[in-house]
Amino acid sequence: MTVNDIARAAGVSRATVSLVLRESPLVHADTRARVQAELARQRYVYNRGAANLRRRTSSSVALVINDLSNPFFAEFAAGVDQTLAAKGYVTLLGSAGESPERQQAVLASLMEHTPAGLILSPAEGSDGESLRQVLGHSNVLLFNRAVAGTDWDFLALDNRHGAYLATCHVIGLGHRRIAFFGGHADSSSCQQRREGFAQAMAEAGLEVPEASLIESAPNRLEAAARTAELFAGDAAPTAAVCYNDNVALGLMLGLASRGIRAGRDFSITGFDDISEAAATTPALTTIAVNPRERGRQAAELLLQRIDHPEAEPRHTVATVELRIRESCGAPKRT
Amino acid sequence: MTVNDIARAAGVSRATVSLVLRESPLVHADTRARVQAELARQRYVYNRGAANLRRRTSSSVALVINDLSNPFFAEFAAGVDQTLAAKGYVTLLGSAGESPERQQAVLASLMEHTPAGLILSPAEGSDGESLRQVLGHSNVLLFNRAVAGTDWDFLALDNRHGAYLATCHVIGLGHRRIAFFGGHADSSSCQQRREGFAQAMAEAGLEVPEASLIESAPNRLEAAARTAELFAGDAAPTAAVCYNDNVALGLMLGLASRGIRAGRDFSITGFDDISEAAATTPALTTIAVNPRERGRQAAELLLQRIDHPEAEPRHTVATVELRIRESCGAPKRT
DNA sequence: CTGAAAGCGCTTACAG
DNA sequence: CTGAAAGCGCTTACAG
Repeated sequence: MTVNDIARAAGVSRATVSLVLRESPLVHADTRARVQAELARQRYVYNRGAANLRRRTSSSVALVINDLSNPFFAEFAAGVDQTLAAKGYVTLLGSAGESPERQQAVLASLMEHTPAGLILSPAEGSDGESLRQVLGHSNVLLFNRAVAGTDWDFLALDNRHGAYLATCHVIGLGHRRIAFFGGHADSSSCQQRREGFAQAMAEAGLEVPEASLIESAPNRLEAAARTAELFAGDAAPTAAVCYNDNVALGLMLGLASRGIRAGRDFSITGFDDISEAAATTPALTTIAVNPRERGRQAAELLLQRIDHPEAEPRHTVATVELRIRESCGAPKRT
Repeated sequence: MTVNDIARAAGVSRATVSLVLRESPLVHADTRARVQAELARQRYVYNRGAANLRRRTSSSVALVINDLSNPFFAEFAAGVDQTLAAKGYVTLLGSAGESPERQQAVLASLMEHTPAGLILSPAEGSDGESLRQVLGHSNVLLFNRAVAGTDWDFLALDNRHGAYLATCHVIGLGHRRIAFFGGHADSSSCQQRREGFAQAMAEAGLEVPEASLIESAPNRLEAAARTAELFAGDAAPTAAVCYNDNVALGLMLGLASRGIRAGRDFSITGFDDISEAAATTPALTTIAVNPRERGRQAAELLLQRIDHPEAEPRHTVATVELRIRESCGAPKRT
């Protein structure tokens, strides 16, 4: 089961077996055939860990996702794994459950397996200094969320442009009083989406009163609970650009329970294009980010980084696109 | 950066550093403190691969999923990873994309990383002999699909009972002509679900005409396309127990395009309780299998196997439960 | 309680 | 073209 056994059975040295394994042209065709026959006969399985130790290489890449049960990140992970596998890397999976503390522990554990690089979708509230300490000089690609005080490669979604597109669409339908609904105002992705929103509103000469910016944790339940805030003032909005699809779906529930029909009485857009977006009634107009393709892209970027550890850090912005569905209609004439 | 560096700096031998790392009580408290200080100062990171090589142990478990972008399996993977991480194992991820050939390649690659065990959700059409060849004497747990000619541990969903529960519910509402819709008749999970369906029908004294068993690939598109087959005969069914949620969702689309209202004109049940099931209109009555909990369970079972490699193979059946929603109503009086 | 030595399974100069 | 030797970073009997 080791090169030794094969060498002995084939009547050659370990070195020769190793050369055959690594497909070196140095070994005679006859010898190679004999060794390969023996390899097959004994069902030899290569110990890549031992080889990596000796060669001081690595054939693994760590992938740390804040929440794997989120379909968006699951698709992303599938894309990452697909590209890595095609290049001969194995994916070391880590899940941080949106907790910076757990994330530190997971990263520390993964680092002990000497990954060639690491793709990290950071938990909200990640601390740059802590991350740098645990990751040292590893090849790192950040996805989705920037972390202050770090200068690793970064693959960002075009949050600003996505929200801009959604907002322009809503304005184009004739809405004038539009809210930005959901997200934590101190998260970078929320800030960027609000910027895109503000830009579109400004370009259309529309005001953004303070009350039309409503925060909510990015989940359905809290979004539904905050629906009332939309209608607290006297000039209630007729549409909302939502932080993401989950928030939009929660808002739909909140509207329904007040007898307001999404897509008819009130227009909604989301962000992400999760699979439910197409399945709800009305289907959700949203910004598609193609998480699987983003996963492939992230893996490609990291592989480039692994090949060129000294290159300048790169900031890549992934394109997003508007997906128009029924949740977003023209305002009612009153 | 290695035990050598720490030993030199702390004025002890490598052996002593190793003992400190492994928390041996043999080393004097003062020495230990000195070594630990040095460990922290140099930000030493343990090379678990080297340790595993020397100790002939493994700290990884491979997880091979036929399709990670399926939310059901993504949840499952999250559960597996959570439990494995808590026990100090790292998850090696593999995705087979429902292709037995790719699955073989992925498994062969993962085996080179000497996992302590392997959790496999086999692709449809997996061959037992091929799997045995590539997996050798590894500790293996199969999930969801049995593979003929293997005797590894197996965690099954209670397909039969789930379909039985769904069918009894539909019968209880007053339906008499009920179809079983979707799935490949030669897959074991479809066979088992059909058995549960047949049992419930038999217990209620209802017939199952050949035409009421309709096959379809387990995806939305093909299910929608096969809707017509339900209504081909003269005594069309008033309800369908579907192979899974995706099929049920596809059927809903097919019905809608014919002007038939799910939950009012026609009753539907699914299987899996994917997140869309609660979001569609009407919401889908289905069988919940709690994939995250199943993932934890799978990891526990594999860890037991790793601790007792010689124990008898175990076949575990996970409970499922009926989740009643609006897609399943009483038949219309005619 | 601490250190010198051997070895896990592999690879890679270096001789021949 | 092939083999003997050294070494990757760790651990573990075995002496002392």
